[in-house]
Amino acid sequence: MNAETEVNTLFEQMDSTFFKALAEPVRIEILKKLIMVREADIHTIAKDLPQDRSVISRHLSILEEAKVVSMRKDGRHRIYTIQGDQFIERFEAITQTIKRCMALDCC
Amino acid sequence: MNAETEVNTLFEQMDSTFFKALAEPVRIEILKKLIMVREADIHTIAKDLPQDRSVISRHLSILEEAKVVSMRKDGRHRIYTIQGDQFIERFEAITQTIKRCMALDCC
DNA sequence: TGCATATATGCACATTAATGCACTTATATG
DNA sequence: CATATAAGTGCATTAATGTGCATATATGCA
Repeated sequence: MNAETEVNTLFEQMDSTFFKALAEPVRIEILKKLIMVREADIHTIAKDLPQDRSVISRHLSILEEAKVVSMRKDGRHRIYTIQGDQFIERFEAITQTIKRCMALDCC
Repeated sequence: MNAETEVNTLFEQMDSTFFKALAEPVRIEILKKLIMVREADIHTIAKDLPQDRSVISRHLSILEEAKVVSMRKDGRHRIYTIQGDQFIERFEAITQTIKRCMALDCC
């Protein structure tokens, strides 16, 4: 793989959707909570946060869009879970690609 | 280390300054460029980007603030470099903490 | 000193994003 | 069916951020 291709791979992995999802304090709070309780519905997640439930609902959609969390329906509840493995894999993949890019002799 | 402490560690590592710096398409473009050329002054970085030089200058300040790049003065130039090692270490540290958090038995 | 180059900064403007409220939709249960 | 609960949606407001231009500052060089 040449330097250009390698860097483009990194670029795809580092699309801002993923980082944008993680760049919001409230969304980090939500993640923190989900890491501790494994899974929860919106009502539960929003309970200890100052924001309105609708706001939390939208934040969760953004996190889902970014594939950081996943959701399953359970009756009238939406149960959210951290996409632990994928989340970790994503970080590892980015780390590996940066490493390769930094090791390239492209100039 | 208990679950709460562990999660708080993750929370500190995942402070939004770092992710915010990476959550901007133009800043990712700048990083991509810096990864390829190792180091460059603002003029060079801005040359192929549509934004005004002043805009690029500000983006670089944000990246520097987030410790993603570092800067040294060379005459009237400001030479920016990717903080490669620190950048990688940061990703690795976050990966490790997420792993530990996911492995916790906290509920 | 005078002038060119490199970058920073103040400012106004446009865009994007977060927020809360009211309301709707969906589902469960009496 | 009526009612309660869970969550999504439209909308207006506000805050944050990106942007470019004009201008200021800093440095190098003739």
